[in-house]
Amino acid sequence: MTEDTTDSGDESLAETFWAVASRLRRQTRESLAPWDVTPSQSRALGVLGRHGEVRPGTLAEHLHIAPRSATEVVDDLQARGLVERRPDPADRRATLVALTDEGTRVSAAIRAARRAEADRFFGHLPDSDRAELARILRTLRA
Amino acid sequence: MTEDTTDSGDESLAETFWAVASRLRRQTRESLAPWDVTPSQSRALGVLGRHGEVRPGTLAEHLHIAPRSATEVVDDLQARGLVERRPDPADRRATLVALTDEGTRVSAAIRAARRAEADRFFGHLPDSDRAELARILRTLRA
DNA sequence: GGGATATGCTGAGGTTACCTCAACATGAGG
DNA sequence: CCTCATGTTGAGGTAACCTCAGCATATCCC
Repeated sequence: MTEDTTDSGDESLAETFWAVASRLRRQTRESLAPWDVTPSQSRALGVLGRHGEVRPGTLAEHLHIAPRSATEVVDDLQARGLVERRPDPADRRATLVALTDEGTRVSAAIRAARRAEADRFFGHLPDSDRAELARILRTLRA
Repeated sequence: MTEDTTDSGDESLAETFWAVASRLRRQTRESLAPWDVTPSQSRALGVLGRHGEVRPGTLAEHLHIAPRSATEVVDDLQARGLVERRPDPADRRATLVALTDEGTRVSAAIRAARRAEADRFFGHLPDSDRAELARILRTLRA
């Protein structure tokens, strides 16, 4: 058995890219473990931390998911006591989702952990490489 | 609404990385559409194209999934007539999975499409950037 | 050579993170 | 006030994984 780490032959760039992605995803997942939230929950917490109370539909837009799916994420976070739903005073069809105190704490802690973890991941790179990478990725993001 | 494309604030590198990943994933998915195979099926076809007939367990290793999950992928490909199962003459517990003629054609076509699509994605970059990106990603892959 | 143990595959059933479709309440325009 | 749009959610579905248990065969050791 030739023990080829990634089963890539040499499709190089894309292959390498995905290998890095999977390493980063794994590390991110690990760094989330202490709070027992899933990646998608943590993304939602991030949005709530940045935007304050939002409607489920708005949350969905930020997360690039369907409104129905946002309902689900909110359900889970609510079950964990990290968010609460309040009626939107401006529109009685709507609901506002807001962080609880606990949710605020967790959201902040996760944000910090995430940043530390990104530093650990990309921090091995010399500054110049980090800058180059950022620049190149930005052009690909278009 | 400030229409912030990726909902990144400035967690920059990781955020940008994932934005690129999601663009690449979408494009890959699209490029697979003509053959009506899912990404995981296409990965399996890739392994089979490169390695010839393999046992489900071996396939699982290459795909980094559990053996049981490989069974599933093989089931699907077999239902589409792209692979067939034959008994392994060397071990009567085992099964060998091999591409059918149709499977071979599809596998090759997908390989070509995949390459073309990667070129289209990364091809906009100047050669030097592509090289830099490859180099940096390789160090992160470790 | 026969019993214990390991290996290879797959049925059954579970999970996560999504999705669509339709129902229901409320809002807004003519 | 009637029609149409909007916001949320129940019901139910999907893809791609997973574990656990069962069965057949292989291997090892006495």
